[in-house]
Amino acid sequence: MARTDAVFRNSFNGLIKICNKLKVNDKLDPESTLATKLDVSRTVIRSVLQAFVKLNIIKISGRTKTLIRMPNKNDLLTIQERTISLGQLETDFLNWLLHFDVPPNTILNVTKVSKQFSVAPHTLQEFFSGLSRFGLIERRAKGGWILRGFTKNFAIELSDFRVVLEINAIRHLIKLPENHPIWSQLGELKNKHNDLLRNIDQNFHDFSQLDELYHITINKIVKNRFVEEFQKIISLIFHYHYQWDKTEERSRNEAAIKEHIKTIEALLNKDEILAIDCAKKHLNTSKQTLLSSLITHNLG
Amino acid sequence: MARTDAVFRNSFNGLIKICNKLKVNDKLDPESTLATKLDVSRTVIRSVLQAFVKLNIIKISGRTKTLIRMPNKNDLLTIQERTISLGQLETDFLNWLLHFDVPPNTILNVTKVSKQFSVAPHTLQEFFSGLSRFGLIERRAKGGWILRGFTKNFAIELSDFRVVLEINAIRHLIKLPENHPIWSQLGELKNKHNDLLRNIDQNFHDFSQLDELYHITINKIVKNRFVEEFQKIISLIFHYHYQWDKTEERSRNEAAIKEHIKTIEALLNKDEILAIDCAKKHLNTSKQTLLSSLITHNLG
DNA sequence: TTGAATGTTTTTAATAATAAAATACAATAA
DNA sequence: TTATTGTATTTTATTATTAAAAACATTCAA
Repeated sequence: MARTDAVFRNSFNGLIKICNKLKVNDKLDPESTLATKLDVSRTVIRSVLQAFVKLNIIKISGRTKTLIRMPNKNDLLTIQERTISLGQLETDFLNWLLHFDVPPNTILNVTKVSKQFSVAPHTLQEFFSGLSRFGLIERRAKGGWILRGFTKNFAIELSDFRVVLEINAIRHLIKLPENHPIWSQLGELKNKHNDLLRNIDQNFHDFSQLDELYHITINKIVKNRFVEEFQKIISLIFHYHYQWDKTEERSRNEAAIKEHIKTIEALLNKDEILAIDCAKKHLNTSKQTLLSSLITHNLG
Repeated sequence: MARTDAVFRNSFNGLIKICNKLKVNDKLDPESTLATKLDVSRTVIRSVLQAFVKLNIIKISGRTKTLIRMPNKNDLLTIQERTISLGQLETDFLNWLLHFDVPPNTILNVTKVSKQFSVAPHTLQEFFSGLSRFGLIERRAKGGWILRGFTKNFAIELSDFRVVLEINAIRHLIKLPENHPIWSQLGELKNKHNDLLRNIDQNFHDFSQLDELYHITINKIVKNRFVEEFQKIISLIFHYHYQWDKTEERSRNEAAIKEHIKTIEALLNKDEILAIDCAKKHLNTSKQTLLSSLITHNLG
């Protein structure tokens, strides 16, 4: 079999659902209507209808399709759920890279990796091609792919780029009018930081999540597809490392919270110079954490 | 045939070249050495050697491979040159999009487009997947790809992003030490601008090239893989449009040259505020030109 | 004996072939 | 006419296949 008949099976079960809303002797909609309803081509609908005729669920004469018996559970076709979304693949793959300390210059075997993540080889190829735009992996001359990141240079360049994007976001943010929702959001964010700071001894683990929220709040101000694409990757990598590097976690997080609060206060006071200064300081701390965690894991 | 035997054919001709450096009765290098020399696997070398035996070019006995006749031109295998590089594909494809005013939301037919650019369908798929990271094209739910850009929003977001990157480059540039080559390069660049300005009536067409040089000179200061990836796309699109939009070209170019000169002078004086101001003004002009040329071509 | 070289087998990736689905076009009946 | 169905064509997703790479085993010469 060349293509899977997943679309057929889904449509088959979909038509059963539609029939279940009817009574025996009711007439079915025309092919094109059914096709639109199930968001597939008429070709598929026609195959499904033929299958229904064979199962004596419907009777076709001319242009009238009559339901002659209610379909039941036994009529349903089984569907193997093994297609994960491209977004999920991205998360899973990056998590795998980071979690298992896959070293740089590892040759990635498309066949094996595609099995591991239960996707078709060509889906993975497509995905790899996308990632290669970020310099994380590269095509090899003799075929296949090679993992380039996370090297020290990758981390440095990623951090630097992050600074560029986030400082830009801050410049935009500070110019927003008084009635923009961002200001109340920042107030709330500040409260959350203070709350965590009060219970830092018990809850210092929660900082990872708060850090992500902090950066998202600031960066979402810039509505730009290019920026957003990068933020996805940046956020994933930094967020993962925060969870990962456990050395001096408590004191590290406490310091970071204070940096956040300073930045938020500067933003609320619309002090651009100070806000940028504070943000840069925090981003630099973050960069050092990322670098040191790479060294701890013998990467880079 | 599943895979092409292009590697075999290239290695075959490669080995002929190697043999031509020998004399009759000379011995050939071991398989593994030949494999390294031609940068292919031993498997290929072995097939080529077998082919050479059949053609009575060499004689193999045990581990000695003796040249028994000089190979000639007739022995060479023909190689069909129709593989273009991935970089070339990128340039060709974007040029096609821009040159033929391919409208947004066009459904791209992988089979047809791959023939048009004479690449394998899966190569194109891979390439499309990469481009989709920039939001230029998208995967369709029912299969295939759809062209999203160049819409007005795409152009606006691209321009805005360009500003972020270039202003960042300027901030870095201005901090460079006196002995850095950039300062003499900027001096030269300024002279080129003045030269063109003196002969603007005759040579205003040459500005397109000068504009590209100007932006490259500034942006190359930032050594960052993410920035560089974007600059490739940005440069292609803006540069193309400059060549394209012929309305008021002379006066438009003259104004742009003056903006360039002002920026360069500010940079040479290390006046950061002024340089950023001038650069922003120029980038905004550039953005407006891009937008108006989109409207002229009924895109967006 | 040892290690470089060759022989053999297994694995992997690129492409052609193929079946499913989408689309386009033609015919028909209400 | 126009909505609907029938038929043909195009296109995509996946499988099967072949070339090439890589791994492993063996042999031979120093």
